[in-house]
Formats: sequence, structure tokens, C-alpha cells
Amino acid sequence: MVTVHDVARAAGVSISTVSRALAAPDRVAPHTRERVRAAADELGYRPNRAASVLRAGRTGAYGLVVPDLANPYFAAVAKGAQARARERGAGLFVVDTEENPDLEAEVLTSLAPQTDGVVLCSPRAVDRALAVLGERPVVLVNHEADGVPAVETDHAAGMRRALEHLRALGHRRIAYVGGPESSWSDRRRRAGLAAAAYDDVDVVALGAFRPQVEGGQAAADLVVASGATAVITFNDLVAVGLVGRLRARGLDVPGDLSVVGCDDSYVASLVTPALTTLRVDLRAMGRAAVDLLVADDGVTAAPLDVDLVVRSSTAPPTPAPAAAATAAPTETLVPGGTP
Amino acid sequence: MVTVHDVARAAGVSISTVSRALAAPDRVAPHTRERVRAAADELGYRPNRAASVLRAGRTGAYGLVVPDLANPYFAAVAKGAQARARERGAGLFVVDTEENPDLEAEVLTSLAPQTDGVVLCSPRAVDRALAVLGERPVVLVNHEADGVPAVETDHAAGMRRALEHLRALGHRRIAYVGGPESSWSDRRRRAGLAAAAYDDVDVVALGAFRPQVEGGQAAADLVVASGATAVITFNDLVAVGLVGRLRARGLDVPGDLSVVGCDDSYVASLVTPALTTLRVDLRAMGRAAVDLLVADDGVTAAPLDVDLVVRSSTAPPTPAPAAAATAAPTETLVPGGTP
DNA sequence: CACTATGCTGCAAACGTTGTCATCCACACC
DNA sequence: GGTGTGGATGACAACGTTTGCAGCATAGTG
Repeated sequence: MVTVHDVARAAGVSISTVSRALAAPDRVAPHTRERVRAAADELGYRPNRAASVLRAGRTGAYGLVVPDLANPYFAAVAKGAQARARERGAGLFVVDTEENPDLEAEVLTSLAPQTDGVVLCSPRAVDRALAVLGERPVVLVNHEADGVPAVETDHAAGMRRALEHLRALGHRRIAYVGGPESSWSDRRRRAGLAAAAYDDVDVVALGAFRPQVEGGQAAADLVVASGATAVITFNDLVAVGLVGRLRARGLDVPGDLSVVGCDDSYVASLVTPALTTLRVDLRAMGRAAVDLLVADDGVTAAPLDVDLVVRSSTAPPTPAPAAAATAAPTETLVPGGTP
Repeated sequence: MVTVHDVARAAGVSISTVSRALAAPDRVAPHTRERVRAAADELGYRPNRAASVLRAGRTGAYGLVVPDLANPYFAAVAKGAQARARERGAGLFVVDTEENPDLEAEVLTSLAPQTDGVVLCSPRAVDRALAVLGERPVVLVNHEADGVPAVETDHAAGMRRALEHLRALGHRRIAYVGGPESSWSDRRRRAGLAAAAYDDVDVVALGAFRPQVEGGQAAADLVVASGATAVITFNDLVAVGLVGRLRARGLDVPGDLSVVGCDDSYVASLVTPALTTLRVDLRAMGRAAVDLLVADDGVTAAPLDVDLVVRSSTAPPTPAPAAAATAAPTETLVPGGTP
């Protein structure tokens, strides 16, 4: 192993100078700096991370905590965060808490000291997590807490765009199929819907559904019963489940009901019909989180913009909007459709 | 910060005893051990990772290198690897090389020294990677190299199962839509198909397609032209693309053509028709890779089994198998369908 | 010329842990 | 009772880096 001592000997300087030449180049004379660098390159010197951490306290690594790495949403965030960390010459510890609040807190106690900061993505137990982290830099993604920097999505703008789109198509009664109550994004979306309400549009917000395919299946019949001609769902998976259940009931999307998803995860373009959805640049979110971790001034960045991606799941309502469907004796058709 | 010294003072022993009591409990007398543990708990002592690494050389962290973290395949492997690492009390550095061989090699030089070993998943430049890693423990996933432990998938068994299934349904001419030439999995699958061939079944292997939706779209017309009544694809995304293109041509799946995907990524169950596919337990793969990293005897584990998941994309061939379709003037219907 | 200011470099002390070696004590055996 | 044995513990030296402090030029100023 090549150490500072070897480089120092080769360059004819002291180890202090070597350390400085590489870490604080402007604190050493140009010609010395060059000699040291040449020697370091020559010998293939790589500073020992552990020694550096021990002495200086900086680890050169960040942590990313997500509830489920297999979820394409978090995978995309992780990808962005990883890329940004690498660009900064840092590593990224990725931890999957398996949606388990206890594990989240536990894992943080061992993770935190090994990092220069942690990105908490959709935390399931923020209070405990923040307590564990103490003074260490944290950035929240998809969550809010006093005085903690966060990367936020402009959910209100997203809802506004979706509503505008559906209204322009002629829809006047629009349902929202919401996600888990604990979800900050869900709360923001509901608030956004309320704020964006048009005089001539009714918004029916339906309550907590699981943010997976099953959630959409469970919500479908409620949506039909609500009399809405269009629906916005918590995420694309919910939209997929919803569409599946609607079709099983003989309803057509977008003929009988228009559907707007959220996230533009890549399933949105694969299913039939391809989903109109709200796109968030998740990788940018990951990148922004890491950047915020470094910018220790604790300033929260501007919320990330949300774009509407129009595909085939939205269309004008049929002349007699969903009347036939709502008139049908829905209950008898709903085995296992308990919301 | 609480150090061994603090614990030692509190327990009335020397720092050596503290270190031993926690790291090698059987080398210290039971009552002393308990006293030390009590003191450590009391003070909330957490060994400093950096100091430990510096002195002992073991980092307590592993590395995982994947070409694309946003790909659900790799995300699943990462999830498994992460879980196993955590169970071992270790961290996991996840690195996304963005399918870039140069980046792969570069990233390894800085990653390797910070870990106790690296899992290389679907490496894009194995030789360089192995050169960089030198003597450090490595495990390959989806790849083979002399003397390097690897986690393998029993692709031959998978192909055999798919063939059996299709043959039992009555198919006698079956196409395989292959992935990139550089893919080890693709080579194994082709070999498996050749080995499993039945006397009464023709297998038509079609050449390199991109392992994404577009690859399937590109392959569709070749498959139809081949006269096959069933097709096995490199992965589920290819299957999705294939199905989409077939339907655009007015063909029915599974009516005119049965389709078997690979990987059972979660899109398989979401698309219409739901895909019959070969399931590999990707999380188990990730876990196995980390385990292998630790088992320094370098023994490669038994190949992972592959299960057939039967859904709606496979059915018996129609009496006049795809005759109408092949007879149709396909070219005129294929704008932009260049394979 | 003396004195100060400035810039560069070297010395040496940490950082907190692990592991080697030596010490010590108790016990058993001769 | 002396000696050997072995288990338990303590003292201390690393591991490789960073950094405060001091030293030493050189240059600038009175």
C-alpha cells in the first residue's frame, strides 16, 4: 500500500506537504504541488479513506434511506442520488427499510456515523429518525419537518395541470383516489385539489387506498358510484388496478371514464390504454437531495415541477356521462371489492 | 463521543478488555464481559467504524455495482443484497455505472478500498474490473470468469420448462427472441434451448435485440415471418414490446401467438394479457451474492432455480397455426417496423 | 540594516481502535 | 512448598491521515 510517506520520500518533501498538496492545493507552492502530484500519480497513491475519516471526521459518503428499493419510484430517486454522489467523489450507502419504521430508526443509528449526511426518502418514522440523527445533516424527500431542509414536489401544480386537462376535455365531476393517510404527498395533493377547484368542476376526494395495484382495484367501484367521469389516482399502479377493475366490470377507459395517474413510472406507457399521468423527474429529486445535503445553509430548494404527460387514458366524457354505469346495480357485481 | 476509554473507566477495566469483551466475548471472563457490556449499553457506546477499519482493515461494508439501478431487475437484486448486508451488520455501497464500461472500471478503483468485497452484477467490462480489484473478494452475478465465484441462474432449466409448457400446449415451432450478444444470460439460454430440443419441436433462435420494449417491437415481424406459433423472449419488457406490435398488426396473443417472457418483473402481471414468464428470485440472487462474498472459500453456489409462471399469454395454437397472418401482406402494414 | 509581514514547509500530536506481548494470579501437579 | 500451566487482563504500539504550531526563508518597509 502506498502511503503519504512514500509519496513524500519520492517528492522530497514532508508528509504534511503531501497531504496539503492534494487536499488544499492553494496552501502549497505551485512547483512543490506539481512535484507532489507527479510523485503521487507515479506511485498510484490513493489516500486511505479510513485514516482520513478517523482524523478529519469527514467520511466522503452519504446515506440514502428508502422504504422499498424495488419500487421504481424509489429506484429512480436512488439512481439520481447515486449519480450526484459519485460526481462529488462520494459514495452512497443505500438502505431499504422494508416499510418498517422500527428498522428505519435502527438502521439509522449504525448508518449515520458512517456518513456525512443522510437523505431520508418518504420516511415512515420521521421523529424517531431525526432524533437518532441529532445534529447530522439530513434532507427529507417527500416529507416536511420544522427546520429540516427538504426536496419537495409541486404537487399543487400537478393537480392543477391534471384538473385543467380534464376540464378542457369537458369533465365536470372528477374523483381523486388517494394514497395512505401518512403520505405527505397525498396531503399535498388533496390541498392542491382544493385550492385549484373551479366553479364548474366538482372534485370528489376518496379516502386512503393502498398505493399499489390492489388499492386501485378496491377504489374502482367507489369511483363509479361517485358519478365522476374522470379520476386522478395517487400513483400509476393504483391507476392500473383501477383500470383493470373497471374493464372487468365492462366499462371502457377512456370511453366511460378518463384516468390520470401520477409519477409516470414506466408502467404508465406499457399498459393498455397507456396512461395519461403526471411526471416528476425523480432522478432530479435524488440529485437535488444530495446537493442540499452539501449546501449546509439548510435552504430548501424550489419545489420540483410536475408535467402532465397525455397518453390514451383520457378523453372527452361521453354525451350521457357514465349514467348507464352508475344506474347499474353495482353492489351485486362487486365480490371482494371492499374498499 | 463515547470511546473505549470511557467504557473502560466506567467498567473498571482496561481498554483492551473492552475491545475484547465486545469483539471476542469468549476471550474474556463472563462476569467481566457482563460488566463491560452493561457499561457500554449505559453510555451508549458505538465503536468508531473508521478507527476500526484503519486498525483492522475490515470495513464492514460491501459494494454492489449494477449497470442501471432504475431497471427493476437490478433494483430487485440490490434490494436482496442490501437486506443480506444489513443482516450481517454491514453497509452496502450501491453504484450505478449507467451501462458505461469506463465508468465501471473507474468507479471500482475508488469503491474497492472502502469495502470488504464487491458484487459485480452484469459487468460490462469484467476484465478491467477484475484487474482493478486485484486480490479483493469479488462475486459475479450473471457472468462467468475463471476462478471467480459467481451466482448463476439455471437458465437451461428455465428454457426447458418454457419449452415443455409450450410443447404440452401443442406448439411445434417455437421462436426465441434473444438479447444483447454480450449477455451471458442470453448465451446460456441459447445453449439451454439447444440442449433441451425435442425431436418434434423446432426452435428458431432470433438474433440480438435490445433488452427493452423497442427490442420486442423490432422482433415482432421476424417472429411472425418465422412461422412460429409461440415465442420465448429475452425478458418481460421485450415480451411487452412484442405483444404491442403484434396487436398493432391485428394479431391476437395468445390466440395467434403464445408469448413467454423472462424474469417475472412486475410488469408481467400488469400488462394485457398478463404474461406467462420465467421467474427468477432476484432478491435471493442478491442475497446469495453477498453470502458468497463472505464465504471466502470461493465456492460457487448452486445455480438458482427458475420457475414457470403461467398467466394469460400462452394457449394452444389455433388449428391453422398463424397461417392467415403469415399469408397477409405484412410489409404494407409495417411503417417503421424495421427490425 | 533591523524589523515585521507573509508564505511555505516540517514536526509531531492527535483520531479510536485492535492485537501483540507481557504480566499476573490461581490452580494443579510433582 | 516449589514449579509449571493456562486463563484473564493490562500496557502499548501501531494503522495513515490531518492539522495546529513553529520555524525559516524571503521580501517589503521604516
